[in-house]
Amino acid sequence: MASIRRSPAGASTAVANPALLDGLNPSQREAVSTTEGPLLVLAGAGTGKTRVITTRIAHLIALGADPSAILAVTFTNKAAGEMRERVAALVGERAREVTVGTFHAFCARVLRENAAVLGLPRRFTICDASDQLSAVKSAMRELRVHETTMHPSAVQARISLGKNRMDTAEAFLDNGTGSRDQLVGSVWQRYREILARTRTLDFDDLLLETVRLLRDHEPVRDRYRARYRHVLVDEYQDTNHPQYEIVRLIGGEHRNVCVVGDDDQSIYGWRGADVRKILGFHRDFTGAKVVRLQTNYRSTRPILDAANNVIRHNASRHDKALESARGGGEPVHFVRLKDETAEAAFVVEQMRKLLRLETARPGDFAILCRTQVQFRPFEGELRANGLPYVVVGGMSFFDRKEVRDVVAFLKLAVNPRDETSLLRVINTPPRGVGKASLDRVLAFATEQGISAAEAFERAGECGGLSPQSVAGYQALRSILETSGLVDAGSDLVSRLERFLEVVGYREEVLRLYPDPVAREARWAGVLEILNFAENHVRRSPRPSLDGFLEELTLQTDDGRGEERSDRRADAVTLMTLHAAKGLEFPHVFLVGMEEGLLPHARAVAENGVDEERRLAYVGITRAMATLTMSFAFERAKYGRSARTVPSRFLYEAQGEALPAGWVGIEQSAPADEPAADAKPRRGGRKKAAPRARRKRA
DNA sequence: GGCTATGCTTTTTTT
DNA sequence: AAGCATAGCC
Repeated sequence: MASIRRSPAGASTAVANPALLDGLNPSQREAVSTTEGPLLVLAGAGTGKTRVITTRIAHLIALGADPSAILAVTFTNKAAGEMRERVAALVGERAREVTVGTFHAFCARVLRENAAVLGLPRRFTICDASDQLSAVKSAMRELRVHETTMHPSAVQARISLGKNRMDTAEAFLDNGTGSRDQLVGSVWQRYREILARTRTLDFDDLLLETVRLLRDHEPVRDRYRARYRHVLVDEYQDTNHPQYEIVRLIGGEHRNVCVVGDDDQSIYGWRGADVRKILGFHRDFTGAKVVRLQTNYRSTRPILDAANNVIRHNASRHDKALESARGGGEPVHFVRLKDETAEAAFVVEQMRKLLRLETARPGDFAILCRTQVQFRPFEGELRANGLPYVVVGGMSFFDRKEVRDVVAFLKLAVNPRDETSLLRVINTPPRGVGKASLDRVLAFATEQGISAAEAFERAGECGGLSPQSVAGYQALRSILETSGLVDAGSDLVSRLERFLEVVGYREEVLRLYPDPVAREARWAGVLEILNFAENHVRRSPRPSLDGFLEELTLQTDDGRGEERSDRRADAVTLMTLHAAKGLEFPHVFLVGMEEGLLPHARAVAENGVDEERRLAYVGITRAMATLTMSFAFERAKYGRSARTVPSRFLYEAQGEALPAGWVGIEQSAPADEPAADAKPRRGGRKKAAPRARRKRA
């Protein structure tokens, strides 16, 4: 493609569509018009990041780049959707040729295209975090590790984190210090076997296998390098090691790599994201140009003052500060309430005040919480006052039992060896497969190193199975095979409907939920899946059960199409801080500003306070016009109420020193120790908790 | 095998 | 407070 003349900031580089650069400030313009070579855009909150990325893509195309040579990866489906939309608004039809997607979706596609090269099965299932947990439990069961030894979710977290750091099970076994690492290592190995024999990849594998593909297979690598001449990465501060490798493998040669992000908004370290990637970009890509976007168009000055005040307490970061393009405004409100109920009442009362004055609509408000358990009192209060609200990042649609059931059926139809799914629905509706038989089958499967499905198939050798359980398995199998679910050809939605009919899921829902309200709600979940299927058929060029399933699995976030944004349009938004990143609201309530909650005790114990501070920073910078930070004097936890300590971030936000004698969350025991003595201790000066005692069964 | 009652634990965040 | 696992009963 034509090389592009470097020109001083501000000068338009080409004839094509100069209007693209209009209305950009000098830094934004520089970012957009730097079209070749490595580029790091440090985009503070509210500085027009998305605009810069989308304009840059449009600009590339305007200058003659082939849209299909552009790869833009994002972190969430929502961001991908938004990017696609906005690029389309700028360049029209040709936007469709640009590859836009999340890392995971992109990798899934690459792996399907190259399954053979890697020796992966043609059809593999993708398992999400909760399937992953089931598989870890299976692994532990097979190894006869009791769940009280180490919590399965803790094992799963360690395995996943290990993968994200590109560690291996063997490294854990060899270099691990202590019995926990040994345990994780061996569970990990067994877990890997389970996934292999059930032809399953977890989320982390999608990335890792892609790295392996691109690293070890030169022709494939060259193909992708040749194809994608421009690589853009959004939210680069959230990049983990495998993602970084993928970027380097595809873009490291031509070096047309543009990464955009904000180290101050790195909040996924717990999941393997590595801030050092953005801190060291200029070292990884020598000669990289760095552009800082610091003019904030979102918030008033008092809000930005609070944000800057908080974040400057973090030591290791790219130096920068937000400047307000909006200027003055209301001071930040700091409020102390009696307890979480009072806090909810206060927040809703404030909202109603503004609503009465008609200076705001419900959609202008957001309540931001550190954890989901904090939602409850707010939901109650909002409902009591008749205010419409949406919960984002709560229990996902895909976590609902009926949805998981249906998805399990589908996965099983596509991949008979998918053990997690089989175990989930083998007896749904009840078909005589009880625990005893299941235990036998699983023991046999373990012993033979085969999947549970294969063990069922070889029931004769297994022994000790009740006849009805074998019959039950076969009944399910035959329904899956004969219902026409996997037949291509006829339309997907009616195949699904027919399948649900034949398998008797409707009656099962009716049976399980005698209460008509619950019944309706559950069945609505099933209908929603059919809805999704319809959408898939409509949108996808080549609709298929496989494709639909993949979409369902990778679509674990809340992004659920137009319907939800309509609802959000005029409803109060209740969400976690993590879910809030990238959004903005005129009026923000940052609630539960207490030591232990924000900063969260457990997070601090694991990774220190910096990431919690960034979380606070993210919360503060969501606010456009008003920001209220509140905390409760006492708060119920596990049912019991206890005194709280105001968050250090409250002091920082006001530029104050911590008061004399202030005691924050104390250093607690290493997070992966069982919290045997979780009793709140008085006078938090003691350093180490007594060695956790192990529960005996 | 299936269902209910009881007792115990507790995941922070999500692709 | 609530969900989940286990035990125990039909």
